[in-house]
Amino acid sequence: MRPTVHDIAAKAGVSLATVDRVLNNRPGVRGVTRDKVERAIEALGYVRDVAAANLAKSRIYPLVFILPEGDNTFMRGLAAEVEAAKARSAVERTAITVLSVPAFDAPALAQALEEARGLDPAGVAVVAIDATEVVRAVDRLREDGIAVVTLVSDLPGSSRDHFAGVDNVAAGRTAGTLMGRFLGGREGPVAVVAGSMLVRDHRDRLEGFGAAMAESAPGRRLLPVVEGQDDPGEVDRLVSNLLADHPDLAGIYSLGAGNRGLIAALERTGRDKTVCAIAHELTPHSRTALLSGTLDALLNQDAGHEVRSAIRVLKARADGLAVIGAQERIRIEIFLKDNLPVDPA
Amino acid sequence: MRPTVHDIAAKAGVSLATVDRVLNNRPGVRGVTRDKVERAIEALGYVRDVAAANLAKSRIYPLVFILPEGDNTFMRGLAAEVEAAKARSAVERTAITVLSVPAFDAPALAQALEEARGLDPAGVAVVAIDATEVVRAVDRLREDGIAVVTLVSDLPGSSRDHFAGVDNVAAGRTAGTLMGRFLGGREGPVAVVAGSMLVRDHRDRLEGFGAAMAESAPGRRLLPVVEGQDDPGEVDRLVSNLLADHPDLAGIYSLGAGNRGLIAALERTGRDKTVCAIAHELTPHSRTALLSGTLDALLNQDAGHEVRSAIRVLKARADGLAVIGAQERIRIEIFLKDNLPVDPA
DNA sequence: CTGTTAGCGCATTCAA
DNA sequence: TTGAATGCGCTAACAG
Repeated sequence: MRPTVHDIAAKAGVSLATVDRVLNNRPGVRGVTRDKVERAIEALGYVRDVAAANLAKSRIYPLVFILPEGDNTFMRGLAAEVEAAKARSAVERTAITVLSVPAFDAPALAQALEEARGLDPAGVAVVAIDATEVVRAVDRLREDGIAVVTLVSDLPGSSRDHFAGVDNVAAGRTAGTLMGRFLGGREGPVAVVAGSMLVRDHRDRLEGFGAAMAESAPGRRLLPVVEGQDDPGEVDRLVSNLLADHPDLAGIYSLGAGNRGLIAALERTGRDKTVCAIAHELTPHSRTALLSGTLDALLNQDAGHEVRSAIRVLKARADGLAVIGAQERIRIEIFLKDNLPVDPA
Repeated sequence: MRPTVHDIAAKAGVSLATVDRVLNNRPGVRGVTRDKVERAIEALGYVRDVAAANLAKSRIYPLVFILPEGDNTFMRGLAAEVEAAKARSAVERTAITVLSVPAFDAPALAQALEEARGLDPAGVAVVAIDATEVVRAVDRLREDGIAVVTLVSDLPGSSRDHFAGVDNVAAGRTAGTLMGRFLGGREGPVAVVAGSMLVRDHRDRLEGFGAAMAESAPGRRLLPVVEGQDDPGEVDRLVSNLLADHPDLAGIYSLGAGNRGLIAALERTGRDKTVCAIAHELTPHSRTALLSGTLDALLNQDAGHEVRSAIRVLKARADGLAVIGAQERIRIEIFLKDNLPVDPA
């Protein structure tokens, strides 16, 4: 059996309460006593039973998630994952509040962060927009001792505790290398469709894509990036224009959301088999398009993993505990038609 | 607060012990009483606090892992993950025993399964070999009420509870599609190096690869598969011969382990940049080779995830609980030089 | 068949 | 500054 607080108390010749004080370094223990206890802890190789501790504390963690509104499937999937986490609240001892804000609207986001602060939660997870007012709002939360994790899109200039998302420069590079190799010697320019250059993840992906294309396909012409606001209708319109303007278009990299529009435009114009299309996020639509060949590859971040990771990190930070970095690293997944997970995700 | 056993007892007008009997459907409760309690459970929406239950039970799960010996890095990594799980034993309430057996040796494996049975564990995780004597040994464990999970390589004909590994037909298909697209119009045959056709995972990968190549690159010549026993030295020898015999070799798919040999042969002969090489499993060697360009793509299964999943399933099965399918699904990861995880894995 | 009671490992009053 | 006692939600002897 592993040692318990009783063993420590016995070995150190003190009471349970004193052991507890040392363990949770609470005040009111003499230096010598503390030393005695710490030696006993060391000698016995004690590790606290977190489950029992939580049981005794019956602690719950009030958490706030701030998510963008909008019509795109990825964000809806993310929201669904937060709902799923809410359903696990009893088990995970969390109490989750969700705040919705208009997409790509920095003032609204800053205001939502203030609202979250008013709720006095243990932690806040937020899909960030890269703006100074948002940075300030996040920093204020931190000053109040509230843990903050950015979700999907990061906010590097802020004092956020952690980023639960993928390395988007690397994601863009991956897309670039795939595009370069899939096109091979084929002629023609490549287009890039983004959601908005306001969010960090889109800027990072663009940067990575450009760099990798330059390496794996030097001389290939990249068209100026267009921004579709992650809105399917807008993306459809933009892609249709691109296809009309460039009859020799060889490839499209869609680095944001709203892929329903991309897919619709490609299929409507009959260019779905000739243009190499690489997009982000596995949704029912993109899955179908990958299977039919309209999309050639899909990069994905596991929204469920991101939400679960954000919760783990927030809880740990709220308790002042360290997190295991490796477990919280979100992978960039690559899907071809052959390695799609079987469940409709 | 969520309802507890006390609430149920009060509502149903019975004692704690009776509630517990119903909850864990133990015998010795009259039908009417049982009904009363069940109605109360239903009405209150009770969900058991697993942590508290485990604390009260102070149950531990004796588990046995049976792993193949051998010089390849993947299996050593798997063993390391099992060791890591062992280090978490106190927290996860497990007691893990590891049994090593010679690789690709069915009789030895069957014997190890018998040995495991003698240890009377709650569950056994085994890297399977597809042979009737192994099937029989697994079935015997199951008859004794011991949970069995196959790890990495499956045993479809047996009564194992679960397979903790990837869909290897899909993995092979993925490799085939990548190979076809990376080669494009380039001439020349493609070689396949396996470990042994005795294990299911290698047979499955070969099948998938052949099918996908036929689709994405019809007419491309596939050389007869060679078997390197997952041994770096043997693989080196075989690949060197292939390279010598086929000056026009366009690609190599290494579907087993022992990639150090593959990499060495390619680099020694200076064919590393001209031959498109796709292999399995991320190791320090394969990572370096991917970054240098000797390997063009890497398929991977997360050994850590597989081990953790096997343990979760084994524990759940030992308790007669259901598992959440989605969480236990092991993904086929694709790595290019651009999306490698940063930690040396 | 049912109920009482005493823990599991830890945190937290309240006294001393 | 320290200790004794009680309870978190659940299980398991042991009585009745």
